[in-house]
Amino acid sequence: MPRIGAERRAGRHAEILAAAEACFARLGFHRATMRDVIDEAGLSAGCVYTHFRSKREIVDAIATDRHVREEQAIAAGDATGDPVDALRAIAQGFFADLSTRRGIEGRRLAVQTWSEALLDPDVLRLVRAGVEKPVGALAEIVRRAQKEGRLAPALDPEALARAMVALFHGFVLQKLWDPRVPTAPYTVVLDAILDSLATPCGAAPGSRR
Amino acid sequence: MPRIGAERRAGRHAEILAAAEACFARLGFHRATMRDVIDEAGLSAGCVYTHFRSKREIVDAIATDRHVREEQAIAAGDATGDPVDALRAIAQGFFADLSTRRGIEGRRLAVQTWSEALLDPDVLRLVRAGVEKPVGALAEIVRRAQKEGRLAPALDPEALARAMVALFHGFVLQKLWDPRVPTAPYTVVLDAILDSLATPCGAAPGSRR
Amino acid sequence: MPRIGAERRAGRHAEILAAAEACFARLGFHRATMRDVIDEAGLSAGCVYTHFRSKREIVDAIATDRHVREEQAIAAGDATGDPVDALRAIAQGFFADLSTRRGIEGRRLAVQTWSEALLDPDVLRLVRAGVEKPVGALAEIVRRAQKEGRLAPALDPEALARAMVALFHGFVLQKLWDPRVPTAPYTVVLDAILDSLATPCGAAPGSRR
Amino acid sequence: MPRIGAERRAGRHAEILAAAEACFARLGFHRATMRDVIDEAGLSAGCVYTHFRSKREIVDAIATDRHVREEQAIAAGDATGDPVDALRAIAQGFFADLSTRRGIEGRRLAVQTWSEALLDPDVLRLVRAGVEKPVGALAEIVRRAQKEGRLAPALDPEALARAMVALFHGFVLQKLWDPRVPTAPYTVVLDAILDSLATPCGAAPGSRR
DNA sequence: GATGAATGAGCCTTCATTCAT
DNA sequence: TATGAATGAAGGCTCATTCAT
Repeated sequence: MPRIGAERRAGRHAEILAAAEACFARLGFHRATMRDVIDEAGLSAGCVYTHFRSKREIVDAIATDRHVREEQAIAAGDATGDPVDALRAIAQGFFADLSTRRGIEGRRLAVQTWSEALLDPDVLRLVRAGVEKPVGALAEIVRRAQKEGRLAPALDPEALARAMVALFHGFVLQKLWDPRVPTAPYTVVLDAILDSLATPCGAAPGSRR
Repeated sequence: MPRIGAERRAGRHAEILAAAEACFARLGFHRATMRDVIDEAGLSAGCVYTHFRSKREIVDAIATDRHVREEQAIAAGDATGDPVDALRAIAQGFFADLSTRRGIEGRRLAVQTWSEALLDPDVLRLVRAGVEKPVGALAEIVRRAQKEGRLAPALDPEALARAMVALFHGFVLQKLWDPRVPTAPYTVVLDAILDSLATPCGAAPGSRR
Repeated sequence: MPRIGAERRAGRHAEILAAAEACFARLGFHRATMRDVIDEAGLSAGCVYTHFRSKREIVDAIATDRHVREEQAIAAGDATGDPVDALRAIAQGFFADLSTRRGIEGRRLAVQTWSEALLDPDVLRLVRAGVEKPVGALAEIVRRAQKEGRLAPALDPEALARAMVALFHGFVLQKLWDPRVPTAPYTVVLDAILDSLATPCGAAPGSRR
Repeated sequence: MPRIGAERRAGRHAEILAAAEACFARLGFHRATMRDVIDEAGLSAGCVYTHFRSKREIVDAIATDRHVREEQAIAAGDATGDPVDALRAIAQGFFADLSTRRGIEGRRLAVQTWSEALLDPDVLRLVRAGVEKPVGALAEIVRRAQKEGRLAPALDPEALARAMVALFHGFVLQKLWDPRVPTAPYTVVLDAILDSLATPCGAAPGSRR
């Protein structure tokens, strides 16, 4: 059996994907040519085409990849303690990540994907899945919070979850458009929102932490 | 004498822009070819190129256009009454617009612009301007609300403004990815946030309106 | 009868030709566009096309023009005195003209014509005519000089004439390629040649080798 | 390993250049389209463009080529014997070449270059270099001839050299405009000139005027 | 006649993809 | 499998020319 071959094959596969990711992030899906990807990977055209049937297939592979990672990011915060704290932790984790150079730069590709989703059904499917998963997870936490009486029961859990994701997405855009936008005050606002939403409004709103 | 000429010229200009907008929204800036635009406009290549020097120039013209409209949309809500009501009105106006087919479809192009901004400095400038303006306006209202004691003075006005804009942008994305996402519960959430933020937390939060 | 119309028509004709000449000299026949010519003439496209059926026709008209002027330049030197002096006068007149800024710059177009003649039978005909005429005139003078015993009878008059014209053409090229090439020493050389050719020099001039 | 590749590459390079040369000679730089060149080479567009970045680059390559060959043609005659004989040999070699069908036809392209030089600084540089070299070589021989007392010392060596080159160029034009122009009598004239210039002629050669 | 907006064939070039070695 | 030369279908853009006003 081509045991070593399989490994090497997987290695090449990942190499190409990494190269493509770099090119796509830098130049966009459309501006980046297969030549760019091939050169970045340090391979030959033919070699790349034995791993991926087309440029399209690479784009799809990357979009899939991305959505997997996104899920993990949210899942990571899915603690089992106090649900409001969990939400806060997720939000803070998110903003902390975006404050990193790596964190924000790594989203360039995601934004490409977002707009590509409007033009390409396959990418759309991937992006949708990448949104539904976190939304579902967050909604689940909200639901738990409501059951525990930590959040107003009148709020639609999914809507709140979607609002959080929208806020994240919107902030990714702003941060990418202008890296100088500060993260800190932003976190404060989000915290305040969670606070005021969580407080039955009798307890001191600032008593968190 | 050049009166009719100038009018006709402007008319063609607008026609071409409209055609291009349609094509770009449908196919994206990159997939849409000049042929597409030309055919959509029902003109000849040469004619189009007497109005715009290049495809690029058309893209820029559209991006500029879009940012002008965006400004107007926000400015429209800039009432002079109660600041918190003003914010609520702006938000509701926004979501109401997005609930329209025209409203949401009209943003496809905007999203293209958002990701293009990451790849093209010219577009970036336009998009930035299109964000700064509304952010500034909203921040101003927030500041007024704080002065009038309607909003917690600890919140960074600009951060809150940015959060609102981020929410808007994020929701545009979600709605475009899946038109079935309902608008109503979303509005409720936003309202709740504004409510809880506005209420010094002693008055009944639900007593608005 | 459209008497005034005819005059105006001729005026326009000349204007267009002048504009075209300027453009062609500056940009070459191929690089110069009808737009260039039209703008330079300060007219409209339609107007120019009522005077000339095509760009081609303008090129031809200019080439014809040019060959007429060339003939005149040589004819001017066609004195009736001493034939060798006549040749010398013609040569000196030629070089004197080329030393002028106007003289040399005015030949740019001619050079265009020279190479265009290799690609376009119509232009070729014109250029040929523009060469045969001066060659004939010069040969005639040489013949007269030989009859008067001023020039070696063994020389082919036409060949000598062609040599002179070749020298002229070649010098136009050199001067146009590099305006710094001095004219004076060049004239001296030509003079020396005519001198030595004219002097019977004791030995028979044809007795070489 | 890249041995064969390099050879093949060079071969293609030459093939394309040859095809382009043929097209340019036949149609001129401007009339000849890349399609013409591509078809003449029997290749595909893409292939040609892996060897040359643009049409322009091909033109430049050809112009460079040409000037190299021109240098060699002159250098070939640069014997070390009697300088006047050397000059005569060079001239005769030149005319002999022009009498060949290959010789004259091969200059069509050169003439294109001559007029293109007036419109394109890059080509101008090449053409200038292609003239300066032979002029320098010829002037050197003339200088030697003067030192050996074979040529009148009053003549400017460079001017004489330029005159010879001008004569060559001018003759190329005439021969190309009309292949029937005989070469022989022309050679006779040139010989006569060199003769009479070389002969001290009893009287001092500088005693004219 | 004059105008200049409009035409559309065609040019140069790119780039995803293939295939002989 | 890996290579990279070769392919060829477009794509963006130009420009000589026409024609309704």
